[in-house]
Amino acid sequence: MDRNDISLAVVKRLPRYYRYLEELLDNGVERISSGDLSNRMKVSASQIRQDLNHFGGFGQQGYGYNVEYLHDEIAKILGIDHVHNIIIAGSGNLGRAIANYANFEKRGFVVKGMFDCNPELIGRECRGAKIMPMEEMADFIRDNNIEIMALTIPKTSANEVARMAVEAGIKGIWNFAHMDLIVPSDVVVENVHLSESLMTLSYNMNTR
Amino acid sequence: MDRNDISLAVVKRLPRYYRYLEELLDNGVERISSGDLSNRMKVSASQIRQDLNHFGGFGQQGYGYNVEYLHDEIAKILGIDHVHNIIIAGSGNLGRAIANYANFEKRGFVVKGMFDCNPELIGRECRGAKIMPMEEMADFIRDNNIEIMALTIPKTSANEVARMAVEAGIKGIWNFAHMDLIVPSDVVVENVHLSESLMTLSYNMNTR
DNA sequence: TAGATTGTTAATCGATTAACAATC
DNA sequence: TAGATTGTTAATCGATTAACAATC
Repeated sequence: MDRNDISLAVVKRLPRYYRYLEELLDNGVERISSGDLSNRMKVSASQIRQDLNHFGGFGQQGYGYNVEYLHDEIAKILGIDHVHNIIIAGSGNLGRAIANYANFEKRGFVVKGMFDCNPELIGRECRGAKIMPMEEMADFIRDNNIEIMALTIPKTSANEVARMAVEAGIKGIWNFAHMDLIVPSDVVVENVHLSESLMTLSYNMNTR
Repeated sequence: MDRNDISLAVVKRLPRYYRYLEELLDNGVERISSGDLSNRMKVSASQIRQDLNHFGGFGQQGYGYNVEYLHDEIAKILGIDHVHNIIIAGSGNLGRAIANYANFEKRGFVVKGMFDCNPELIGRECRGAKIMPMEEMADFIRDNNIEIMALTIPKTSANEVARMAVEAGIKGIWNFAHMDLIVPSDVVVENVHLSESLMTLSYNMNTR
């Protein structure tokens, strides 16, 4: 099966598998069966095996899965076995929260620079990344081999900044603006729509 | 159909419908057909009609949907037609970003208080909400009719704080900690796993 | 009335689960 | 070898799309 044919549902589960395997690894667990993992994760063993077999046979009959091997293979599938250079467009609380989150760096996502329109913020530092004026962003992307932009600015200018970044060569946008970005089809957008998430919470509280 | 039987897929689309209707409303659009909305949102007209009819018939043959009416009905379905009192456990950058986000208040989510373990933060204010010591949280929940807790603390103490909040009467948890919380079945948890979202972005960049 | 568009049923498509042969 | 557990096929279940009668 071609990688591009794998359903979003399967892909969305991979990071969760990765998280559980990391935890097992930290606890010194060497091997695990799909049945055992199923109990911990509250998903069916069948689904775990089915999901993994989209990408190859990582287990062994009668044994199960080697935790470290499977962990590393999923890292490769997710593309987190190598470094990704990131910039953050928008250096408000949310942008700074992302910059300060150490775990991303552990996974190979390195924040190389931050940008903002507010002159008061220019020059400050966040975990080693300097805050620069928005006008310098395009050149920075080109000069520093930046692949990913986290977009944490208000929606009014989100599409404009996205267009600028795409022109400068950005390949992926982690979008926190409350809107659907318009980008060329070869640019990947991952949305984090916090207000929609909060409304889902509200719905479920309303309904149960 | 019972509300509880409506699939997660449908529910997750409701806030996005709401967002588009709000935009139409702001632009003074009075009526819209499923076909027209379909073009804007890039989902099928059939799906829009099917989704909405889980909750009732909001349209009119030959006319379409009245934007304001549908907007308000979806607000009711989502439970955002009334105020929800929120607290934020964890007053780091992420907690403060949430507190400062004005749009949540517009939707009826009012931050009544913030909490942290760090003595340096105690007493500060964020948009009118005071930062208090974590030990005072349980009493605050009881005394101020708090329904929702945003959880923006490291995963090491996330479950402990969650347990405490649930005991004090919290009904919904907006969980930003990178773990699966253990709570009674009548407490609703909505997860925002940022690192998983970032890995999904990486996967898609790796694959396309 | 004629045209437009919904609400709803039926058909299709895809994802999950069950079952079991393969094999370590 | 016997037991365990995978990889994979087949069966089931659910979600999406298509079609069209109802009706504004």
